[in-house]
Amino acid sequence: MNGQGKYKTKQRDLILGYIERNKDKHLTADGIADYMKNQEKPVSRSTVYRYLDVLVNEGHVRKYVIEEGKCCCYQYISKENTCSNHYHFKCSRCMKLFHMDCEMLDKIYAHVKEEHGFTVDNSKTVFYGICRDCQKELEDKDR
Amino acid sequence: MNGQGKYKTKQRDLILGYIERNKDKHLTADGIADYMKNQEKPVSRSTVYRYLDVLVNEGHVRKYVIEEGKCCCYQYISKENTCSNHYHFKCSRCMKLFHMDCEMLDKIYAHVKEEHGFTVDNSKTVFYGICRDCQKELEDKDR
DNA sequence: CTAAGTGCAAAATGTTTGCATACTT
DNA sequence: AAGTATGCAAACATTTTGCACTTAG
Repeated sequence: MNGQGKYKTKQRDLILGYIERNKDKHLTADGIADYMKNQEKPVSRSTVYRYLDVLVNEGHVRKYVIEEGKCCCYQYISKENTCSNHYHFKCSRCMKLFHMDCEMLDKIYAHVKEEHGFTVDNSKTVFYGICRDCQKELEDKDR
Repeated sequence: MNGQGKYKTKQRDLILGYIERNKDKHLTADGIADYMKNQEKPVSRSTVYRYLDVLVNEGHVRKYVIEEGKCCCYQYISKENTCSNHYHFKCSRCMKLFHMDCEMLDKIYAHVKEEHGFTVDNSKTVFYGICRDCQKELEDKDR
């Protein structure tokens, strides 16, 4: 186990603050660590990893994969930002990430839950595929 | 670029053969490399990585993430095994992987394609969440 | 012969760990 | 004082790379 989040420290404040301020972004551990080393009170890489682990276990931060085979992303979980209202779509070609908001998602959730007994966590789930623009480019190329 | 698959070599035969024979499994680069080193003609780790890259680029092999933050999986793409007929569900608790086969999936595909212009690749997409059994265990615990 | 493929060992990533030191409570 | 958290450097795991050598065509 990696600490229990019992003590309040300057480092943890900085880390949590940064993640909170960027709750709309997909942060990587590495990115956070980079940012932290240029702070008033620099925070070491290991502390960042350890505290992220604590936050994930405590359910304050969500951890998931966006880039195939790449490192994980972290995101602060707030009330407004449960991400339960949208799925992520990642284009395998241009690598752009799309947030998709749509009633269909509720249906997926309900269906999978009722018929298959699986409780989907949409905030962690990423659809891979080809986006509209890339699709078009691919079709144009074929001609 | 990592070669172009122009020459036929013993090593590539071995690698492709192995992936083909295990088209129903989720192979890791590491696993393939391990297996290869005990072959009649051992194949080096770098060759495995390089050839996998070629195969992925040529569209014969699919590459995707199953474990959060863990290494990638590779799978041979054959006619019977397009995996377009099912999605993968990964339980974040017990880490089991489920293959789910269901007409709902076609609806998701069609909807996302028509309404959002995104062509989903279900073979690469993994739903994360909690499976039936774990859900039950969690509920029992709460009492 | 030439382009392509291989193996090795070294480097590059991203993440984890042990341990001595420092901080919170 | 006791229990936690931190920083460092070293260890890991996975993947990539440079380069000399081999092989397929």
